[in-house]
Amino acid sequence: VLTEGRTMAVKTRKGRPRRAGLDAEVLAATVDLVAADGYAGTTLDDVAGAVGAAKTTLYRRWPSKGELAVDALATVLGTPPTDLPPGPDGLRAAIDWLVAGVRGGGVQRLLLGVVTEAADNPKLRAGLRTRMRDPFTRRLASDWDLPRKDVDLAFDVVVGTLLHRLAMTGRITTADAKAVSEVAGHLLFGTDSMS
Amino acid sequence: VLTEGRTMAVKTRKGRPRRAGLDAEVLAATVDLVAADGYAGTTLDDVAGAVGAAKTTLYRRWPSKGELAVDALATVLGTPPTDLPPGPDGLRAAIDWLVAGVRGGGVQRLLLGVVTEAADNPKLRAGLRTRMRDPFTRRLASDWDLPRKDVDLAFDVVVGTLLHRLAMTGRITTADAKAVSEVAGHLLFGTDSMS
Amino acid sequence: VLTEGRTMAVKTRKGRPRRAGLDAEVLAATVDLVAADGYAGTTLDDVAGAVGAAKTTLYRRWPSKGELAVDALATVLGTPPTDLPPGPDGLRAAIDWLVAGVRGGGVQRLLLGVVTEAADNPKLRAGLRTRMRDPFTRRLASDWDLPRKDVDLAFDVVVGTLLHRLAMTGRITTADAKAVSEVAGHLLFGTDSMS
Amino acid sequence: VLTEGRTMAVKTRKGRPRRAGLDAEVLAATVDLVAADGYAGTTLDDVAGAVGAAKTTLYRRWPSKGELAVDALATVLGTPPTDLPPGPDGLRAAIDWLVAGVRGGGVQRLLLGVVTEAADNPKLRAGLRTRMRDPFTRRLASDWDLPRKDVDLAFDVVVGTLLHRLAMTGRITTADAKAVSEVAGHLLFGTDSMS
DNA sequence: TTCTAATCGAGACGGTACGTCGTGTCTTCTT
DNA sequence: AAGAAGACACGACGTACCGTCTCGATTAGAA
Repeated sequence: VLTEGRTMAVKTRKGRPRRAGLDAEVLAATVDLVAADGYAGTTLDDVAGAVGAAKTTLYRRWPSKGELAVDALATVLGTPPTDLPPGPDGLRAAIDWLVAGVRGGGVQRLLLGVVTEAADNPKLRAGLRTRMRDPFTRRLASDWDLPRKDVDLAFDVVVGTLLHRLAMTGRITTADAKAVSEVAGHLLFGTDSMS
Repeated sequence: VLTEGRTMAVKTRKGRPRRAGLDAEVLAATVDLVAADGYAGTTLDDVAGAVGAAKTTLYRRWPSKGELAVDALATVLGTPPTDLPPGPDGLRAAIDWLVAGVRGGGVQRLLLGVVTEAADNPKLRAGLRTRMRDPFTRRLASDWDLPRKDVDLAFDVVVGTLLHRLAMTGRITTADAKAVSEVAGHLLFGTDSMS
Repeated sequence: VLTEGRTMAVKTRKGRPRRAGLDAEVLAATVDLVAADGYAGTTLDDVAGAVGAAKTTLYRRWPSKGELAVDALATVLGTPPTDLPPGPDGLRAAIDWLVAGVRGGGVQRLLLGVVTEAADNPKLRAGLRTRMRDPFTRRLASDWDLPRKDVDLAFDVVVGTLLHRLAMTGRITTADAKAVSEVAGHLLFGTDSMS
Repeated sequence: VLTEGRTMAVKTRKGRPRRAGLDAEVLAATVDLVAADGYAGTTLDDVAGAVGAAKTTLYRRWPSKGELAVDALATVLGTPPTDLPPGPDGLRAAIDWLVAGVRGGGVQRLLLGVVTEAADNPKLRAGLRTRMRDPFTRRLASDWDLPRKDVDLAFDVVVGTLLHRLAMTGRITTADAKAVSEVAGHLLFGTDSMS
């Protein structure tokens, strides 16, 4: 399930074209509704209703609620920024982008729901890796010449810790964000380069 | 919801006594079934059937699936070891106990399920803190004179990161465990005391 | 699926007893709703709503819409009258009871729907025979000493012809009823005994 | 909806001409597929696929599944034979033609499906009368000087009874056919002219 | 030759019903 | 009082079919 493949599809396809922009509308609605009602509390009928589509239309594009959620997640966390300055500042900014992404706009509950389903579903796991973590890891590994293994770990530490804190306290505070950011910094800079 | 409080209830009550040891059986069955079928894939009917009890009996003892799961979790992760040696070795051992606990015997999927529900359920959040994290934090904070805040963070890093890795790859490897253990060590020892 | 078996069930059953009288309510609602909206136009949700039950409750008692419909039909056509006078007059009355039953109170559309499903469903066929035609045939065959084969034919002629006329003209007139009744009479009396 | 009117449409029209012979192919495929899978079990997508056409093409030619089915039915039952001998033998042959038509080549399930829809759909009812029953009735009424009302009744008895027997037993046997044929004979010959 | 228009294959779409599953509540009899 | 048993209300899931729609591509007669 590749968003690019879907939205950028060669224009010369047979049959009635898919409703333009519907994918993006659905993904946005998914993020919003899950932010408001939680992952389990969000129905595909709700999503369909929110965008004026039929449930069957959603099922034609995504094989399950989980796959849709992964896609929705990728719209928020799948594209790390490209305009990062070189050196330590850029690296810090990259980490903070991830931290802010997890905290921001109701991504938390969506992420939590997807992560839980992924544990039981290999396809979702692959989706999460490919669409969410890999882009981040690739960017950092290449731009700062870091071992991918280390960046993967930093990613999992950041996302995992923040989610767990959410589950423990109900919210992710600025202090939480700062602390996690520092832990990730240590991992990527080495033990001596953080203030 | 305290297991002790429940099972040790005033002995001299009217009526039929509660089936002895049922609590423990149920909690064990919960851990086993969730390990096998996942959290969502485990029904309360399944659990009831596994211990030869009726679903209503479970609901008399636990108000919801989530609370039962928290209780089951506490049987595995709620009691940090008491025979830890003083000094850094004991601290490392404490961390490794937690890491091993999360990895071991199918706790992973149970933990993931509970964590997800907890995000939307204050009562479960409180249960997780009280029954799982607080015992760990209290022990470490008092025995090694550490700020509770730091131990909480270490706890969340360990558990959160391992769970997230589970969601990413489907399993938690020995290498994962070692890496996470080291990160937690850094947090509690300071940047200079880990090899 | 035996109504008797269900409603007259031995009182000493375990568990919460089934809602008393619900079967009858459901069957009556089914007859009424199908009369109003047609067989295809009647949803099990509609039926459930009409009696204040949940759809799942209906599915616990009947395995499918078709089986429910057969049961509903049997409440109307499954019990030929017992107080028929002996001799030709009683036989005529029996036929007219059947004719009136098919015509009456919206049974037509229900019957038509069931008959159609039965053609593709052996279980429904058996149900129709056992619950609807057999009681009629048994009664007439024994009371008037007729070959069952002949009564079966008369039954099929009456019901089939009336339904087909319904499909042709949209309604079953009194004249239709009279004509069909006479045809059936011929079959059972022999060619010479009808005026 | 007249097949002739459609296929023989004014030859001199602009635009791309309709695919020649498609109507006949579709009707044949409809008969075959319904014979195999039943009326409800046959999708318009199935029919379209069977003849290598698009569903939209079918909907351009027939306004609904029911209308298509009526048309398909008319290809089988809409044209009583013209070479019938005069006198009772011809009449008997006409009846047997109808009986054989209903029994033959999977017409049964198609007929049953159409009849059911017709009960709720005036247009289909008119179609059935015009395209199926009227030709039969007209022929018999004129050739043997019978009241149309009587022939209509005979028609309904034959078709209705056979269909109902199908719904009761799953098949129409030779004995069924013979019995129904005799009943219809009685109706048209009078009570004394059948052996 | 170019224009115009009906038809075709293809497939997406809105809507609606189906039958299934799981949670948490309830009602009964039994211990 | 507690338990076993099972019915119950509720609500979401994912599937199937109908009939409609919107494309690009044909294929003719008309201009």
